[in-house]
Amino acid sequence: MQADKTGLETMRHSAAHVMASAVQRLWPDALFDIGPDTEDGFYYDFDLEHRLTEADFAAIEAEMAKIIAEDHPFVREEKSRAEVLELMRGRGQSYKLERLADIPEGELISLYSSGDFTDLCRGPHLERTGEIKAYKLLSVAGAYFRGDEKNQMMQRVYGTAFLSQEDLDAHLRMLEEAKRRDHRVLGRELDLFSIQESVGPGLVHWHPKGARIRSVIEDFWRREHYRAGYEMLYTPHVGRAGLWETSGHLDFYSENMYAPMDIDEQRYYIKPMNCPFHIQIYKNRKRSYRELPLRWAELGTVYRYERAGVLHGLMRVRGFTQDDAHIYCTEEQVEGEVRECVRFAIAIWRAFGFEEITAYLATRPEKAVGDPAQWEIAQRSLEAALEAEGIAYEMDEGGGAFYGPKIDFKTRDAIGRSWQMSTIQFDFNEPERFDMLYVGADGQMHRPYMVHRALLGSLERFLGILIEHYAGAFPLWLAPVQATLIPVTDKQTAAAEAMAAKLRAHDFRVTVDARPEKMGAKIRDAQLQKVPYMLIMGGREVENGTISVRSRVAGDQGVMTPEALIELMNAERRVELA
RNA sequence: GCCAAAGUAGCUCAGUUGGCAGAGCAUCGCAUUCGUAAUGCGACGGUCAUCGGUUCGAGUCCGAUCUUUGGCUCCA
Repeated sequence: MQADKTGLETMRHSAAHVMASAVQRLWPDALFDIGPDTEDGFYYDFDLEHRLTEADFAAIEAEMAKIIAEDHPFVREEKSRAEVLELMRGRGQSYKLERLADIPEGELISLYSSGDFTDLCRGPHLERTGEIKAYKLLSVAGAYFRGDEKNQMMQRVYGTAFLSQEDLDAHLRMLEEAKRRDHRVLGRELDLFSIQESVGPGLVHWHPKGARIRSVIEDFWRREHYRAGYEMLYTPHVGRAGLWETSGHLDFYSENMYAPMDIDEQRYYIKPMNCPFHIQIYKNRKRSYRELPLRWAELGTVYRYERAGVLHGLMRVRGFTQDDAHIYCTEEQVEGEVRECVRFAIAIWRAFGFEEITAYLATRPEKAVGDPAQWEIAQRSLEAALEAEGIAYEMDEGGGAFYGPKIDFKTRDAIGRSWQMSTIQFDFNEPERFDMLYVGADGQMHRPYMVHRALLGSLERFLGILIEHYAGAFPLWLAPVQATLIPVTDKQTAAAEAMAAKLRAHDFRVTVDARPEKMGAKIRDAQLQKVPYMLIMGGREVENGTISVRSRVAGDQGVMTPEALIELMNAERRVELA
């Protein structure tokens, strides 16, 4: 707990104490661990005989209401280690004793009491429990003591609290909104993708409409990569064990790899990463400094074993397609290449409607491979790129991988949630392991710099984020069906089909709803499918050669000529990098 | 993997102390030819996740497994 907490953080932390206090009253055998505030609420970890479920929340909240109404003061006491030890030992609070042992000798040890509940805690707290205004318990889940799976599993209760009921209501509405946007639900309703039990967990099937969106994204991605000076690669999905021994994956990554398969008495592994293959292409012949930088990109599908409990829709899967690229360059080129990567990443994000971007720069950890001087050059180039592009960033000192420093980018979606996607990572490990070289201007052999980067992360996860960001209502350029032709009666069906053909000739994705339904029903279905344009053709339109245009967001737009409609939609679907 | 909860028609869900598996929507058929968010009638649709056990009898009780959900851990 920091001393410079905001009022909201302090209040949430106090609310955690009040919740613990309520649990103590309801289940006197409860053992307490810690109860901090979090980004949007608080939690408290308990160990108690009773299995907590959401059905217990009403009772806990009622007890909290009592404690708040009793308006106990939060009393801070500074005690000696021996006194606290005795108190917690007397109460059998074994977790508190372990936490006490964490506090360095000589540091102040403080207790906070409110009513009959006393907790080892640095504070600060509110003056009185009565100051807690608006709170709600949200979920219960298991959590390891100290986050270590070798330890005892605690029962964690999550809750949230706000300074006013209005703020709490707004937050609860946001949670509802997030639920409404859930990509797993929208994915089914809009018929975009599925994950089949018969095939296996974490393995994604793209249905025609989801595949359409993905292919639009891929086409855009390729176009922009070619424009930015990249070349495309395609590489195999499996490779011999020796490759993965050389790369180091079998040493450092094997717990994430699918089990090997034996083919013609040779052992093969399905790829968890694309880089070793790209390196093989690099090494296929001798390279000169004249051909650097090489910018090689691949939409490479990889498979990684993820523990069963972590899978989640499209966000966390076992088979996914990285928008991977590797840049091989000279030392002189490093800074410019990194800066281009940063610029490119941000431009791509903006094209998909993400504006707010923050970066995290992770530097050399204790244990690392590679020349410290090269780390220095790499880190400086990353920092310079962020400065030059004016991106807000935080330093994560020592947070880099053992093989190189990196920048991770996070962006916020339409309802303020933060997602990590792009990453730019130096690699001082693989060029060494694979003995990558190029001939310099001096005629000597040199080791190239290698940068891994992904902009969208994985297409599966990115689609999941996009679905939630747009709540399934994709902008025209991404919408799998851009317009539905709606004949008012079946007398107009032929004309609607002809109009659909005309629009398809202009590369628009259109369908005709020729069902014997009333127009209102067809409009309703198109709205629910979040189709951007509904193009209604009745007797009047067919006679006048016009179309009645209804927009998904703005409703009836009146009639226009086909040419005017094409012009309108052409302007709307255009997407260019800034 | 661990803690907890869940799994009934394509979807959302009902199913009483163990006693004939249901509804709405979707789908299909017939009728309706309709002007900016749901036309009417009818039909089809189930190994109640899977396997085993208890019982005269299991959707319901018990066990194991699979999958999902909320977290922990990890991460694109």
